[in-house]
Amino acid sequence: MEVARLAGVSQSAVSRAFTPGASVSDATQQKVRAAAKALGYQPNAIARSLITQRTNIVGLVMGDFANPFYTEVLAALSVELQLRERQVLLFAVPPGRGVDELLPFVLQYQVDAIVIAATTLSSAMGWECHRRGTPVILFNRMVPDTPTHVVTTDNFAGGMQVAQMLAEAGHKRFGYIAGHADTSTSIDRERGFFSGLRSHGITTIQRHDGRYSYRGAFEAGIAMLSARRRPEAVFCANDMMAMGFLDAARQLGIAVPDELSVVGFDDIPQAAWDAYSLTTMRQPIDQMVASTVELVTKPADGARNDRATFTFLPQLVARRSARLL
Amino acid sequence: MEVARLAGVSQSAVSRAFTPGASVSDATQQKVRAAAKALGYQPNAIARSLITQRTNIVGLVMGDFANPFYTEVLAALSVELQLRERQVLLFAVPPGRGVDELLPFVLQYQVDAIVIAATTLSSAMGWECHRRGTPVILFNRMVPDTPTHVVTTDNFAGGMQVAQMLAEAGHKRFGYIAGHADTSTSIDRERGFFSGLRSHGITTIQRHDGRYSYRGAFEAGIAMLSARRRPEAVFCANDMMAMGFLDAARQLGIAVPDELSVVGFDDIPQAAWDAYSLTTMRQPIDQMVASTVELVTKPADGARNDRATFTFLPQLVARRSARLL
DNA sequence: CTGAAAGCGCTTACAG
DNA sequence: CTGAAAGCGCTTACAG
Repeated sequence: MEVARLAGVSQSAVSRAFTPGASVSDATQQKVRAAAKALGYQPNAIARSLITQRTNIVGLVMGDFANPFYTEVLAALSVELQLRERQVLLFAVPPGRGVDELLPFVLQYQVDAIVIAATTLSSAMGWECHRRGTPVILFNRMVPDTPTHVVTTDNFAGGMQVAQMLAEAGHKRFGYIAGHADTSTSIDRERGFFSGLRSHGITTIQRHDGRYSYRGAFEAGIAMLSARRRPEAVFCANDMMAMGFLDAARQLGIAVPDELSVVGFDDIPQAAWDAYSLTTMRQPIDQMVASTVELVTKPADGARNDRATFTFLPQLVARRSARLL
Repeated sequence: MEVARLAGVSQSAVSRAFTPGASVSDATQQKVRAAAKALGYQPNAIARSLITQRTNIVGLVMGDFANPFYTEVLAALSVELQLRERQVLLFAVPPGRGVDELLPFVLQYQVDAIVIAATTLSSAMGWECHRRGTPVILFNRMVPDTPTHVVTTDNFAGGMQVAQMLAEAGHKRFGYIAGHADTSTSIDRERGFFSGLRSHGITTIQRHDGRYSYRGAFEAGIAMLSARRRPEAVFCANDMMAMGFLDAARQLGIAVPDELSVVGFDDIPQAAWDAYSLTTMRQPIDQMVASTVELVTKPADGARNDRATFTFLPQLVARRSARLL
């Protein structure tokens, strides 16, 4: 091409000059660099990937951009991947559509791996990716019987810990605000919470659906807290909902944490805001992202070890929204 | 390739079968589709783009993922672009690093266009993109003397409108919480605000830097509101900061809006939350995104009309944080 | 260390 | 409508 001619070398030479560790003499290296600079030349990553069979692109599928937890994951993942010379091809699941409709597009772009966060995929699609040799990493999701990697927080353990702390602090009446019924996060947190309470002899728990949204939880809160025997300790399946719930309590003039304890999950930045000062279970984003990056960047092993699972324990962040021991 | 052999046709035929509007007989079409399905074949978009010289990828560079306004833009832009069969290659500017270091990577991937949001680029880099024929769209940014498209809100007009409303409502002492000094958004909003106040004969305005963050504005709020003659109407350069400022007022026991009016900018979802009920200037995200999409998807015109500017007027969203007429 | 040649998986004139 | 051939911009054995 152009650069080769200007530098007076072969095309192979310029290729080698841009390949770290390739065998080129210093002289050639210099000539090529000079010519490249003069022409403003940069290797074409697309053409390169065609021959190397690696695009260095990872497909990232996201469903919920409204939850700061996931946008934080998105930011951290992008930065870490770039640091390792991987690019992120982003796919936003349109409202009302499924991930499965999107996957064919991401596969067309020959991504080296797919990370799915804030949404889930079907088992069939998981197998399709497996057949094509494209690793899939599920972030905070589980799809049974599907050959994917999983990076997740131990949601069950988190819910259980919340139950124990709240019960040990002497609360008597409990409530739970659920997220979407079809997400493993909400289901597992609920199971853990209920199970923890059960071990303290508590089996009656008020429960409302908050749809993983501020507004849904606000409405659930008004309903739950206006009832005759309202709960005095409530666990919300994520922070966004805990904030909606706290605002409902505020509107009803219920003092937090004196008359009501509220605990969330995630520890999004807003949880630390003064208006809420939310006690919550922190998901270790940095570690989760690091594991995801590791899974994405590790060379495809002949061993076909395609079901690695990384599970992290959430950590209590005690602020002022709950009365604990 | 595989599919061609199985279908018993030429490679050209399978290419045509996957090209809308190409001249193929129904019979061939059928055969190819069948073979493709049997083999799980999907055209390789990377190989295709090498020959067509269009990747259908747009590079999206984002700096600030902590501001919900920009993640909303990100989500909307991704969805709209996908609907038009464009993919988004996402670049997050690492903290402390500049956009310029990132651009070479995005150019290597031969993106059809670059959208820059929540951060800015140097004029030199703008010219480099121009030289390579890659259109650049600045979202809510301005870089003087650079050949880029611009999609922006009229920040000056917005600031001015806030000033007028606040002055007409009878407020006497004013404050401004600035964002980053090197962003055109903060500068223009400030200029508009000050200019609007000046036309009402007000020239003394208290001013603090909130660094476009909740915490920065919270601290600025404590300082500004603890002073002897504290302002009674404060304009914050964005909503995140207005929330920090409101929490500062709350902590100091200052009644809003009776003793203090606060106005933000953006209308992020959290502005509607009960704890804040923030009066703010709404940026018309949908229209801004639509214009961006138009710029990205319109065919490169021979006219080289490469400095289109779309400017939108922000719109008042009156809630309960400010006393207005 | 270096170059000529083949090939990655497509599309697109060009003939037929 | 259809196929053979060339070519997009690279990398990588293979000889030298």
